[in-house]
Amino acid sequence: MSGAPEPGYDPYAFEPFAVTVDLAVFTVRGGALHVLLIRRGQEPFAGAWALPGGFVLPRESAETAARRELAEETGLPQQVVADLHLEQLRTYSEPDRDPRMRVVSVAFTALVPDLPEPAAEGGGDAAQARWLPLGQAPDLAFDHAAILADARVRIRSKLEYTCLATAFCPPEFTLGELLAVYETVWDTVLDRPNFRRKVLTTPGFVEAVPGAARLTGGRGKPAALYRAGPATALHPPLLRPEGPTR
Amino acid sequence: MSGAPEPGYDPYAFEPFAVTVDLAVFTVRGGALHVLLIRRGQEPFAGAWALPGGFVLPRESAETAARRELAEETGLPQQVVADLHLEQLRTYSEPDRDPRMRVVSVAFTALVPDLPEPAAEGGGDAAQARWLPLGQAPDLAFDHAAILADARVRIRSKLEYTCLATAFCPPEFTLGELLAVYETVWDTVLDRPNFRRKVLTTPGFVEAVPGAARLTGGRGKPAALYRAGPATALHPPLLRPEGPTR
DNA sequence: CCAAAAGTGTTGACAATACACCCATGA
DNA sequence: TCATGGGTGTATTGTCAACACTTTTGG
Repeated sequence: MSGAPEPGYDPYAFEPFAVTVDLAVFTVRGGALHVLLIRRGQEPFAGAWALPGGFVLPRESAETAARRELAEETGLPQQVVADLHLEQLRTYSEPDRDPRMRVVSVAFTALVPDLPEPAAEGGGDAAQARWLPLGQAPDLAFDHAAILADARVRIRSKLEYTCLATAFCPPEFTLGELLAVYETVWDTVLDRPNFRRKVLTTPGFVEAVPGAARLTGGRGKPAALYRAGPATALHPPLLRPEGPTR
Repeated sequence: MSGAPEPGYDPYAFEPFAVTVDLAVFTVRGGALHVLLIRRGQEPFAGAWALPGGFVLPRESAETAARRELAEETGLPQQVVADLHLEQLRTYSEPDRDPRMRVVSVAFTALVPDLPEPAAEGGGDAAQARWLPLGQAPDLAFDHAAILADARVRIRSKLEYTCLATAFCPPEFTLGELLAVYETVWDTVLDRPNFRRKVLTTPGFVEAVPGAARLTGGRGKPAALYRAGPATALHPPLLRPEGPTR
């Protein structure tokens, strides 16, 4: 931004750029990683699935726009959207990525717990918003398939060296649920006792909830409940096995 | 980008956004981390130091624009700019970050070896480009101080789990030079024998150069020469000590 | 009683540290 | 011959993976 082409640079001299945001919002559901997609109602790519997102308004930052669009386009509860931890993935700026005009898009990722019956069919703008498993994701509009692939790579590696996995869990969760998050996202199997030790000995990763224990699916010993701790980084990291996936 | 406000969205309906790039280019010089800055020749912030960068042209991607601006504004050799490994840091989009108009900026980081007598005073556009040590960096224009701080955090952690440190070194380098990169960027002291083992036993981090050995500063045993290997990730990571800095 | 899931204990392989020591060179 | 930086060896320490085993629930 430092060197304007001309001293009296005219904002309208060039073909204008539009700036948009796109969101890759993930959740873990039934042993599979899901992403929140919407069905496009208009051209281009009418009828195709796409990542939620939209134009940044003149007085918004990209992050503000991301929250607004997420609330408008998907049926996610206001509280969820407001508290959401949004992380910039990267910005996509290839000249022809949108057939209409020059569009530069700032992509974000976010992780949410498995919501009771989420997003889908929210009122208003939410023409159609659905959680779809990554395995059977349809073709996506624009370059959204590439964005989604980048986002997936990012969150897989983020689980290694941050405490972000708790974002996939409800406010109170068992270590079994947390383990399932890792196994689902990494598509691997971890040793339960070792995982448990690693999580509990990392200061600030999780903290025990004073209240009583809870039963999981019914069977088995009731598990203790934990909350996400104050830590954000994971030092040393929790490395994923590099062997065969699952 | 999915949900245009109106079906027949008019590209000129809104106040246009300008899209720029900013570059945080680092090098290691004389035991200190340096960043490449330019002196602004025009308002706003005329006379202030700033990160190199500028407007993205209508048919450019952000990365293409970054290379072009870097070549134009600094005296960096064409070959260096062409081969440079550019990495997106993040995009800065606060509404008032530029007093002139709405400017969204895509920030990049890059690492280069200590060039003989670098950038400074290159011909043409390069009004004034200089390497300045991070310790005594002046106030920067716009929000560039924040961008620079973010970039510094990023490269410090990147050294832990990638092989990027070799980008600070010339094509052929000694392990002592590589060690100095880590010690400088992390502002810490590492155990030389252990560092050596770690680097050499990580497959693809560095590879020996068949030719003979070279003397370093004059004194001491001549060191063997190495090249950067094909690996990009560092598994397991090379963790920086968390103790007191240096 | 059995299956299933939570949770504890123990062991061995391996990796990282700390540090002693030798080598080759310039002055 | 001494200071300096390159390079090797080794003991200790700590961490992690593997796996046997106990505990507590539902059916």
